[in-house]
Amino acid sequence: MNVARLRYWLVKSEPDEYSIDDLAREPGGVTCWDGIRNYQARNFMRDEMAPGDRVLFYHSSCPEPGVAGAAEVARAAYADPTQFDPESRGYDPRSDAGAPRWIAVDLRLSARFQRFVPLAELRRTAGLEKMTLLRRGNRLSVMPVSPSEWRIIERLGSRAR
DNA sequence: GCCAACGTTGGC
DNA sequence: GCCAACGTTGGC
Repeated sequence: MNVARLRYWLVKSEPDEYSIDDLAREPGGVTCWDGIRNYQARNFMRDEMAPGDRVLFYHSSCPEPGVAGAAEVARAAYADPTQFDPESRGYDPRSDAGAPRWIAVDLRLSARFQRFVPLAELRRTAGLEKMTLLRRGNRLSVMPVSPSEWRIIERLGSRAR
């Protein structure tokens, strides 16, 4: 019996481009997480993300970066449609329809955090010292989170603490 | 706006 | 296969 284990992730989004409020406005709270154009991030999504996996939704490149809420993987990897759309910012003329270079997953909002958890707070929270997000020079837009890191951050994001 | 860090590209 | 140049990311 192959019992898939739940994995934990963090995805970044610039709230000016797509915020957790935008996700909340989607029908069913579901969106196609497309436009990922980094091989390491793609490989995580393609090879390891599975429906049900939990995802932290992080706001980056904004006045106050931090974790805004939680989502889950609603659909496993499929070809990112934007790579074939010349009108899209994600257009990649080198990608072949028979062997798509880039993939997307679907994400579904679980809940906005009751309390936004700023990056500065993550940096001073015990137990998060090894988080990929906090590593110097880290630019990954999709990265794994350990179960204990997930627990700590979810607790920080809930009102009752 | 600055700039460090990093990934990608392309000449050789 | 090396590596310099370039573009992008993202915190500050």
